[in-house]
Order: sequence, then structure tokens, then C-alpha cells
Amino acid sequence: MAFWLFKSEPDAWSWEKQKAAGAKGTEWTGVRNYQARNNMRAMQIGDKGFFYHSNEGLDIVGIVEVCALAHHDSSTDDPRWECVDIRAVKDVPNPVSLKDVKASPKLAKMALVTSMRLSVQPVMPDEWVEVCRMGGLTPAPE
DNA sequence: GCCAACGTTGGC
DNA sequence: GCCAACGTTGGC
Repeated sequence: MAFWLFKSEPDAWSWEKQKAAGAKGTEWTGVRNYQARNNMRAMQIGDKGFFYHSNEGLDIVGIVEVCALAHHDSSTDDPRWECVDIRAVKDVPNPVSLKDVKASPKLAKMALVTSMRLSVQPVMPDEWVEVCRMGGLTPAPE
């Protein structure tokens, strides 16, 4: 079991839309970065992730789950790009802002801080627990 | 809307 | 294979 973080601009695809997509989930399309794609290739069914709003909001608002392994991204003909499917699991009761993450010494090494522009990131287990705690989710989903 | 960071492209 | 130019991301 591994943990991840998915970034999305709410204008393009918001947490509300992700929830509306229901248990079937949706393809996480549009990633055009090799590192982010490789992270998706490494994902297993049932892996959990944070849903982060970039540009607006700048906070972790939800928990998602991987429900399909990496496959071709249907939004492009280019065979290089792949994506997983994810579905909304639950809200984070108290969204955790980027400011909160930066202010926490325990989260200083989170990719959200150190690899600001990476759109699909790995999350370490201790970071997962800490962000869940800050967000009001105890115990942390796993 | 600006601009810094950084990934990608393409000429050599 | 290097590196300058360029495009995109994303915080502010």
C-alpha cells in the first residue's frame, strides 16, 4: 500500500466534480510529465491519495483511491501518456492548506514543498498520517 | 497578472 | 550530448 497526492486546478477538475463522479471514478487524464506518469505506473489498486487544489484554494480537500491501474490516457493519441483511474473516498473535514504544510516541521520534506511543480507525487506514510491528523481524520485511512 | 522554477525541445 | 530558447506550472 502506497500513498500519493494528486493536484488539480479547481477550474479544470475540482473535488466536487470528483465526488460527483462517484464510486466508478474517473481517468486522471492530462498528465504530460514523465515523473508524474511514472508515479502513476507504480500505483496499485487500493492505493490512497490526497486530492489537492492548486492555483485556487491551495489545500488538501479530499481522500481518493486508485481504482484502475495505469492505462493509455484517452485524452491524447500520443502513446507515451498513461493514467490511472481514481475515485473519491471522503472529504478531509478540515482542509489542510499549503501554508499549514509548510509550517509543519514534520512535513518539510513533502514533495508538495520540495517538488512544487510535480502534479502527481508520492507521499511518505508518516506524512500521510500527519496530514490526516491535521485534517481531522483520525485514524488515517489506509 | 507577474514571475521564478523547471521541464522540454531543437539546433549544433 | 550540450545548452539556449521556449513553454508551462503554480504560488504569490
